[in-house]
Amino acid sequence: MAQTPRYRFAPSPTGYFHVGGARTALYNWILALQTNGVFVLRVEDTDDSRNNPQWTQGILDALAWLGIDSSDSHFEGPYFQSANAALHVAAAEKLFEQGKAYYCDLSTEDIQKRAKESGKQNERQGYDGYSRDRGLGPGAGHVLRFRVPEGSTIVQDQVRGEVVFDNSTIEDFVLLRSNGSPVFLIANVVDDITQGITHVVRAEEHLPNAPKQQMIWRALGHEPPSWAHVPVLVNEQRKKLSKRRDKVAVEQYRQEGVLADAMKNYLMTLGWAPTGDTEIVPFQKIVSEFSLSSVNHSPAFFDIIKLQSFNADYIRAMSLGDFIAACEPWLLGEKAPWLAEKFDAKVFAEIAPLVQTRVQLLQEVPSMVDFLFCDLPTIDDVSYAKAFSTDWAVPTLVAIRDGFKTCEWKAESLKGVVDKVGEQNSLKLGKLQAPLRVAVTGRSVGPPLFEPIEVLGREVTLKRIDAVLVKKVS
RNA sequence: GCCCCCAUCGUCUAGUGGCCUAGGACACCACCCUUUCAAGGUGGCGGCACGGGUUCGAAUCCCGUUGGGGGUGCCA
Repeated sequence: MAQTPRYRFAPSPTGYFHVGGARTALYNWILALQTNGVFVLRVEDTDDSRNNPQWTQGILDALAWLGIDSSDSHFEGPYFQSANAALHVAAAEKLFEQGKAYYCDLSTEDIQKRAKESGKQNERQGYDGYSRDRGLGPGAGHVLRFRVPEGSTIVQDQVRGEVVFDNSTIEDFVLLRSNGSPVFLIANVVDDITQGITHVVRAEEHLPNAPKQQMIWRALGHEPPSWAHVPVLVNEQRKKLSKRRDKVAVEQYRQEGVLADAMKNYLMTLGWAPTGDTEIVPFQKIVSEFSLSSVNHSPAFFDIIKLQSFNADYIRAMSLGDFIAACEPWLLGEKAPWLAEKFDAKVFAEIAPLVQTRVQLLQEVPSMVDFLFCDLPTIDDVSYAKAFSTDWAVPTLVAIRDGFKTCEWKAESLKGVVDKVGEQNSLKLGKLQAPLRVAVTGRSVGPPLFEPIEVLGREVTLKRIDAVLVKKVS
């Protein structure tokens, strides 16, 4: 009987959780779902200098947002690497006892100096194996290094196939720092072994670590896992997405009103594509179709414009009720640009269908409806200048106002009033409505005009028109 | 420098030797629809990096060149 596949995602909490990490997590998650395996979450929190509990919580929240959390039986963890430090050290010491690792007292400066003096940098890279046979034991200032064997190391990668590394190009890397603490290379492997990980799926930047880690697995007496190194995500400069330079925080996209489903779907089209002629597909289809062997080998550009397009698609596909519910965080509370008591859910519900086809991000919703919940709209200067640049703007607006005073207060009738003024002045509705729109909404673009005007009511509408006419005169 | 990975429209991709005068999506442009803006519809622009092979036949296989990327820490 084949053992249950155990995948893992091992982020380090050193900053906002980023989209590249989200994609790697998604890969592992989908694979676990697909094989009825396990997704192990392990937080690699061993870098005290950069660690922060806040980041850990951010990772947990973001994963949960994407639907990856303990409410699903395939999820296991989170484990914290820092809790296993003793195991890491013990494993390293075992390697020392077996002669598979040795201590060295050279400092980083010493190593650089030796490398420079020898002139050759291709052998054992920076470190030349100086202490291999000096028989040093542990001690102050001593690091433990892995004794890289002769020969070559073949990494079987599910994305890239066979990748061969000549061991002579791999230096005797550090296992234990001079302060006795284990480094990533061994901590990661020991945790994978103790957690029974069978499949390591991670970003390509780890490919050079694979031969080293594979050697550790074997030295520790275990068969290495199945490896898969997926291409990295890059920015427009084709550089690996970086936390400091690029907009990469999953949380930030979430706050702007990107839907989790849209984010998941978009992320999965980077380096891979579902069958059929559309990339926008249900997550279930992705789960059933995804395979590592069909993942592309080259880096993919994280295109925010396309993400937004996906998001707009997902927004339009929502039921009206779901859309209204999804808008809530931007309508109520601090994010809303109006006074809480001014907001009227019923009014919003009426205009919501008109808003739904017009936003790409949920955060754009308030600006489409704010004129309904403010006393007087804030007039956008550019829109105003443009709308009132013609000599007919004021007279026609006055005529419209007069018509509004007495007409039936229904969208069709209101439109009728404006149509009539248009006929009298030989102006098309498209042009004629501009000054009215600016007066009522403050902007030159927005949802269809007459429905909101009906909702606003006669008194408020006339007040706004008058306010703009006064502004024009002054 | 050294090691490794990669190479289809601007971008994300389909394509696994004949179905390819290379398909879709985003972006862009035009037109239609239209109450501005969207949405929707129709159409357009635009690509197999280059050079050698292999083969009856290559975007697909091999080699080289060029170009990108990743790594090269007592970070993870």
